[in-house]
Amino acid sequence: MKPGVSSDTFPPRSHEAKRISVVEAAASVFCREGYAGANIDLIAAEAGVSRQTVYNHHGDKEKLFMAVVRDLTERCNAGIFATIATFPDQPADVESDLVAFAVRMNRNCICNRDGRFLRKLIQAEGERYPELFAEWREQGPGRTWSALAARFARLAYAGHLSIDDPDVAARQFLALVNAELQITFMLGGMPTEEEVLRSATNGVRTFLAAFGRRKAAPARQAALAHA
Amino acid sequence: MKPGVSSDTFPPRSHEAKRISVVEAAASVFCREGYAGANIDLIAAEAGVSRQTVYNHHGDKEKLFMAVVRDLTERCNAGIFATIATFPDQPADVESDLVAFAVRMNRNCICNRDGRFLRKLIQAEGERYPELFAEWREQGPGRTWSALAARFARLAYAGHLSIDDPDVAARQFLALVNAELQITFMLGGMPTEEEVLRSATNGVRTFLAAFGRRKAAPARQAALAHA
DNA sequence: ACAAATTTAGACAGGCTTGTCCAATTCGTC
DNA sequence: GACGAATTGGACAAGCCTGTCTAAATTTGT
Repeated sequence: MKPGVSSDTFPPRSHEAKRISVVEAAASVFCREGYAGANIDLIAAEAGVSRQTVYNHHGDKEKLFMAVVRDLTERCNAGIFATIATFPDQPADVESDLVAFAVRMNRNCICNRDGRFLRKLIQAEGERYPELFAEWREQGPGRTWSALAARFARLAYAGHLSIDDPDVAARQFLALVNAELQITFMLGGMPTEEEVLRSATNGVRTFLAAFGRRKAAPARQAALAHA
Repeated sequence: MKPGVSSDTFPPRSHEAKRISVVEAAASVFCREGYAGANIDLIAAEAGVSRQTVYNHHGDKEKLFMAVVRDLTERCNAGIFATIATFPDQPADVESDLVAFAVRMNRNCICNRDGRFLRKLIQAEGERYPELFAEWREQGPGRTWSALAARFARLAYAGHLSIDDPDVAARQFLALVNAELQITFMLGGMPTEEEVLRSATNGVRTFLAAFGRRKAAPARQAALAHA
């Protein structure tokens, strides 16, 4: 704002780049070591900046932690909404389209770096910062579950599913397609592509056995309905 | 061993009592504060003993942590197996019996003190102690899931369910009956009795919609089969 | 009641961490 | 090329924590 009104935004350039670098390194270290075990020197080293720069940008450890959680929440939410936008509203084949959707959701939102980090921070430090995580809860699961439920309701209304309570169905869908990944998630690991696919396939099959419309010849019906 | 061979076991009496008291206080503090943030003085105070006593019993912080995890793992496993033993092998009414079983499982094993503590420690510190948590994984989920799958297989063999892969069904059963408690678990909270019941009811209904035998008049058939 | 073991409170050194300060240096912009 | 802002490295005090040690007090078993 002060230095000059020339190129792009007010801070020169690498100022913001370093800020991001610090937040990312901090996310990694906070997750690995926990809040108390996280060491500012280590964060600075991992970000490739000096310790003083960390303090210049974020004030103190607690403010840095808050910035990390806000950043992760924002990016994860964006990813989840972007993925929900790819929900199959007019499925050619309900099963394979839902499996593909579940795999996308896992890959882009739950198993990726941001998703794993945010989950771990919430689990580990959620009780210590009630307002911060209440905010996450409202803007995250609160809104994304509603959005997903709306998509399932539409699918049911179009006759592809038979659902009583779309909110319950949405939560159960997520629970089912992740059923076989629980342990891996618990230990902070990253499931293989094959594990994700298998869990999604098994989950969607059960989901459709419970909520799918009965159909005499599935493949033919689907083909006719769409072609 | 040395002092006398008289009353019960070698350490007098409150020796062992204090040991247990320390482990329990340690579990609580490790969960609240994380491994790095846990303070031996605080653990000692919460256990009602002096700091030196903690060191006398457990050597150092890391050994104490291991003792805590071993203790929790053991008690949780015992609870889970005891609860699996109450699985309804000859259900009067499949739905209500499975709901009751799911509620028991949640109340006695997953939502209770030990269950919440163990889960949080695994999530937070699992990556730091690979062998310790590999041991938990083998003796915990590895064996309990098999045991539960065997019970579902028996239920299917007896004609109450229609299941392809009992292992998958067991995992999905657990995922479904906990589907609505995920957020609460994530934040380390304790769901109310009513929340547990509702999640279990919704989960079992979906589970039976997917795996239940079709039945024309459910109530009558169940009554006939049993009475 | 006595003797042995355990527990306690407190002090203590050593190490690590946070957060601040400052002079020297680098970087981006004009 | 020169100016100003940002960055760096290092030193620094203050605080906290672990783990050890000691002498006194308490408990336990006989």
